[in-house]
Amino acid sequence: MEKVISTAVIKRLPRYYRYLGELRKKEVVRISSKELSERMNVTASQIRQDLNNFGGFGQQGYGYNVEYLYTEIGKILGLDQEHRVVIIGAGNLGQAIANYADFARRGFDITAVFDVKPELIGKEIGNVKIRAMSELKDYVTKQKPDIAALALPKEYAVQVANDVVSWGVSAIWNFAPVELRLPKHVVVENVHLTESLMRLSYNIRAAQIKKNADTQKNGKDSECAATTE
Amino acid sequence: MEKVISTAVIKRLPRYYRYLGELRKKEVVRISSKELSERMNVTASQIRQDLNNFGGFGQQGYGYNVEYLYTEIGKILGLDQEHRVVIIGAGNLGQAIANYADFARRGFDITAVFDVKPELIGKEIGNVKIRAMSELKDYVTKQKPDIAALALPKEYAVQVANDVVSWGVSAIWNFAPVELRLPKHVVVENVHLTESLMRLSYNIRAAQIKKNADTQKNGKDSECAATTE
DNA sequence: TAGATTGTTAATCGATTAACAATC
DNA sequence: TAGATTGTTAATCGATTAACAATC
Repeated sequence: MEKVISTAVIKRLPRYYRYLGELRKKEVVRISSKELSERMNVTASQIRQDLNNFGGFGQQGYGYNVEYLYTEIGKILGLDQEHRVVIIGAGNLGQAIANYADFARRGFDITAVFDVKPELIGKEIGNVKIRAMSELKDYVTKQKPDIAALALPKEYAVQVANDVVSWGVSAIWNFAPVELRLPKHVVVENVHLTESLMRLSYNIRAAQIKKNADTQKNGKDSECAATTE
Repeated sequence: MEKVISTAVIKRLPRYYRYLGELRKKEVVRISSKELSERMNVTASQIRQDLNNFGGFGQQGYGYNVEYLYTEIGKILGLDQEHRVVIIGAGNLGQAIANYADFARRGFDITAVFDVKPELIGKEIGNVKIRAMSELKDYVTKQKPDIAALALPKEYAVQVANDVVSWGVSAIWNFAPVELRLPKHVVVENVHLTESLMRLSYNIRAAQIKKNADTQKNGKDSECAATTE
């Protein structure tokens, strides 16, 4: 129950979950690791290994019951718990998060949104009113939200992160492009959009180089180059 | 020049780049892999291995020149190229992307934004006007943007992705929670916010379980459990 | 019972870390 | 020259894949 699961496994679980959710909607009752693997572009072996980190959810000769597996993975991911989220920063990104219905559906309740800009305060987004940053300490201390989403400029993110942690928050969803240095007990999930875009850029260039090499048609040479240099 | 680089390496490059950018701003001239590793929480060996996939950027006995290494990693990531980006979907998320100044600074130019909603069309965001979706085909065909960012509901994302690819786009930055099935030559980078939030949720629960185990103070037992089950 | 498919162990593959000779 | 630190090879570690006995 306490074995440390590798991040590689944890990254795949939400994908399994999403896909099982789709099957479930289509009222598919059972699925084998082989079928699942074909549709999801992973190996059947990997799926079975991943799941068996958490227990045996299948049945020999049958496969997996879609509904059951979906529910169980949901529990593993903690989606059977309610999570109260405060969003700090009500710019476009903060508002996008606040309005994203998918989150509410998964048990993440946006309970408050904060910003410094006077013209934003009082404005209704999602189904909460934007509050002044000056109220943040009081709110966090009293309401003890589960997650703080940081959607503010990186100049303020470090300080605000330290603050909310000192006021009792132990999970941070960080959209600011900085590395937060927080106590070990605090869980941090980063969404670094600039890094994502850079990876895309890298892959664009890599594809261009590949394409050029291919069109030059020195077939054997280019294959060679691919393996040696 | 054509060796395939593992995704693990490519994920780290933007972090190195960001960090070197900070050092550069502080006018730090040189840095060793050891110093860098301490601040970035990776091993010195890994940094050297990663960099040497692309060439020798350092000097024995000295380390790395910050400015030079920053520039070279930028080139590797393709940040010396201009990238013209169209954003499809001008909801909060699309607007957040359009307004995010960091991207422009890195050579990603938002050249157009599209949406279906009549009330949004014509509105100015970033420094472009929102256009009608009906103009998308014409625009893409003529302007040949480098990247299409999909910030629209998942119901439409698959179709729009197929469309823009058929019109010549070969790089997609996908924010919709679907797996896009596109021709091999198309580069896709996904930003799946719901999955990110689920990983956070998993880690929250894992931390809770750990905490409970710790407070129960059966020190030896819990250590045992951690390794065996 | 025979066929199918899991759970799990063993083999392989790849990524990370350690070590050290090269060299600035 | 001596000290420092890289580039690179070798060792280790972990994750993925393959194989198969268990069993529904």
